[in-house]
Amino acid sequence: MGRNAMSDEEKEGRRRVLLAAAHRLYRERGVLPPVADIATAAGLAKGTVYLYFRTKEKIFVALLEDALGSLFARLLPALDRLPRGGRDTAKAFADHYVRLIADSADLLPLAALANAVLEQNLPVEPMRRFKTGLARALGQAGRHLEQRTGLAPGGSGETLLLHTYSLTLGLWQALSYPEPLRALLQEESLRGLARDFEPELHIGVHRLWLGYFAA
Amino acid sequence: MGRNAMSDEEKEGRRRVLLAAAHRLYRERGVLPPVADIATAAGLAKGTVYLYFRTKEKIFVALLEDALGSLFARLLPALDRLPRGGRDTAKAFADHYVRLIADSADLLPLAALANAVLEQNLPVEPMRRFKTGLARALGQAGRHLEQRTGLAPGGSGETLLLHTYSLTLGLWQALSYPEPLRALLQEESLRGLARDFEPELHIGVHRLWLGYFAA
Amino acid sequence: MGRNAMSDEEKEGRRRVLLAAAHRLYRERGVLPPVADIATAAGLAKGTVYLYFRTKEKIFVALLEDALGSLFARLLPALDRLPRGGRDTAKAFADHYVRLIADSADLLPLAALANAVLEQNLPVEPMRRFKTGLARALGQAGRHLEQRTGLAPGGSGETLLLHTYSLTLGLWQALSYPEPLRALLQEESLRGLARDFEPELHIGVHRLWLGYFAA
Amino acid sequence: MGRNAMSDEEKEGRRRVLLAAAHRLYRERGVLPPVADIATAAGLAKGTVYLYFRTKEKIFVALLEDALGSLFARLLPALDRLPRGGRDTAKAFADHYVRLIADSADLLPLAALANAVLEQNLPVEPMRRFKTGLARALGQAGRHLEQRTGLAPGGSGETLLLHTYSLTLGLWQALSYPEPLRALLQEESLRGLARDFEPELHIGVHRLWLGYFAA
DNA sequence: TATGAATGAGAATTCATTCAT
DNA sequence: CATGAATGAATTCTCATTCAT
Repeated sequence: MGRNAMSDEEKEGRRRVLLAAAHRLYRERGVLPPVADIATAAGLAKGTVYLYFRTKEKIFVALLEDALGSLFARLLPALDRLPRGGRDTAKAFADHYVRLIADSADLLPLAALANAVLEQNLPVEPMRRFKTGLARALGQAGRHLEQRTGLAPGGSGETLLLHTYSLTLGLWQALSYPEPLRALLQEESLRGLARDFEPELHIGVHRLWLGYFAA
Repeated sequence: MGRNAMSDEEKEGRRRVLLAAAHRLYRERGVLPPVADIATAAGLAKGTVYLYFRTKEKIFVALLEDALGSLFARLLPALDRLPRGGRDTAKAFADHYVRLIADSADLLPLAALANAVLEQNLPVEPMRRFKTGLARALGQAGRHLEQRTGLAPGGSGETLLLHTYSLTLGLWQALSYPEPLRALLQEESLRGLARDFEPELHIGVHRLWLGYFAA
Repeated sequence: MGRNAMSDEEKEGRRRVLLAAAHRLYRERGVLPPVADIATAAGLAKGTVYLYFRTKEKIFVALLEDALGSLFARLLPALDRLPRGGRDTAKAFADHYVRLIADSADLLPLAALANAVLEQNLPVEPMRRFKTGLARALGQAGRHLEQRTGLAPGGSGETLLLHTYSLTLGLWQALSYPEPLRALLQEESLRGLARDFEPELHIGVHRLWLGYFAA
Repeated sequence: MGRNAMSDEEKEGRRRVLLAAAHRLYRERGVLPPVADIATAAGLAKGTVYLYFRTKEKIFVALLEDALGSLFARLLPALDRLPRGGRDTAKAFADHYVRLIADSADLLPLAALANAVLEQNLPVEPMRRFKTGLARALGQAGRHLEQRTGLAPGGSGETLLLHTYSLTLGLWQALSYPEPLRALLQEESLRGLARDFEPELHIGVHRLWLGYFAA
């Protein structure tokens, strides 16, 4: 670990190390970990974290940005490979999308936390960057979707994707249970809520898309 | 009833006073208020709160329970008045549902907080009660829906309602912005995300139901 | 240590215990001690301090207030016993005043810190109270002085006392040395600054008053 | 002079650049700025600052030294132009001195900070240098004063100047208010303390000198 | 000499919860 | 039942200083 000037790549590397540490701890604990813990987990000192992220919230936004970014990166090619016709499209998308989401394990818990975390101590600037990126990605993906499937009018591709994402997020929240609650799901009286997220997501997204292509 | 023992009604009254205070403070501040503030707002002492709710999380669960309960109470009659045919059903439900949601202003922020709050310090028992109640209400409403509209097979009414709720929750989270972020929504680059919740919800729910009835 | 309601006197007692602890630590270390240390020294927990002083600065202001208050309390009777004639007055006051100051050991270090401490994190409200009290005490003392000695015109008593206090404070700062510097004062080259505060104060105040009564 | 070694002038130049930066930032913010900021403002790296000042306190002492040095540099000629007679001397000096002080804007805030700053982390060696210089300047100025005005006995010139400086410093502290407190000065109850520093200083110094020359 | 990345001690404050009266 | 004083764990962020290059 040199003490002198770092190239941009090295800096970016450190950033990623910190993000990875935060990410791991978050996964393990289900709560945004204290900065001190992130530092330790990354093999660095507390103060060092603040050389890379000026506030704790920025770490969170960066995490979210990463997760959403990689979802979109994989979504675009998927959209471009969709069949044209209505019913097939819905089915094909649902199939692919559920796999995509299953692979982006951390996106949803993170996104679900966003409101709660950011209500408390909002980092406006990074948040703008994040939302801008999201808006652009959504618009772009919407256009891909429209071109490929002929969905009309203009803008409905974006809308459909926003609703798809919303359904995903909401479903995840409704069906995700903290560990100590899982056991309860066996009980007869809770059957109605003991559903697996992925099949459920498949059904919902499928139906939602059917609705859009039927309309 | 003697002077010493408190009747159940009195107890329940106190409970409701506390809940109302918590509710109001939450609405005003957008954050779960400290227990001390709830006590003061209810005209009680801090310690007294703990005679009615053993932890702060229980207050939160009770709040959520109330909000969801009243949503369901109004949902049932609405379902019973739905038209039979497919396309009409979707439209009629969406119309009514959006109004219902608009009237249940606090449900969504509260529900959106649930994951974050409960991950931290979970009160298993009250949570079980809550989830059980929810499961029952959902099942009941699902059956009403199926009977009224002929939606089949059995269980799909419940599923549809769950997905409808999920879409609502997700959409709310995607489109709700903490005050300081609102200003940014004017910017051109954020247009795609500057949508009004209610019309958007109407479109989404309408399409989702169309999908279910078309399937 | 009871856990239930405390009378106002008991509360005031606790406040004084905390103040005394802060006072002692400050004297020992020459620096405003951390809140944690004050708490420990007072036999209380950290959080308890905040039940009595909402911020650390308020502790400081309270300390200062006490010190100045007790100075004025003793100043007033002294002024009332002053001889009428000019030259005598100056001498008599200087004699008495120096003794007074010598007895108010903590006032000066505290007052000397005020600017530095308060520039950083100002508690406006308690500061207003403090300054208001000071202004009143000064005015009252000024009037006593004028009545007793015939000093004119109106207001010059207050002015003289303000200047006296200023000279005291400035002199203390010029002549007070942190421990590790004391040794150096023996050196020949520092003779000019190796003066004892009290005699020096006597000379200065005496001359200042002479100037006022001569004018 | 080769490319490697830095000449003394170059070194001294760097030192002055750093001091000027610290000075400016201090004036702008009213607080001793962090070393990192001083470095940036001087166009240097943080580490570099430590090649010129071993601790932050040394920067502070150097600043103070400068300010006092330039005050004395202008005081000496002023003393040499003083009239001989008693009453006139006091008046003439007060006139001149107040202007001098008004022009040395930074001396007083800096000096007022000295006790607080130096109590914490004292740099003995530079402090000795500073105090020695001050003692010499004071002695020299005192002799000038005595020679010019005939003030006796020997040493009283030095004393008078020390007291004059003390009065100045104390008065400044008593009458200087951090920005957020300024507003309060309008209030009736604070009138007694809402005095302008310069006229007040003039009165005080005038009287003090009268006292010395009358004695 | 100069750099600037890394360090980590340090401090203030909040707040859920307990429990003696 | 009700009170409210006391607790102390928990957490963020700052900044002087060091030192490998």
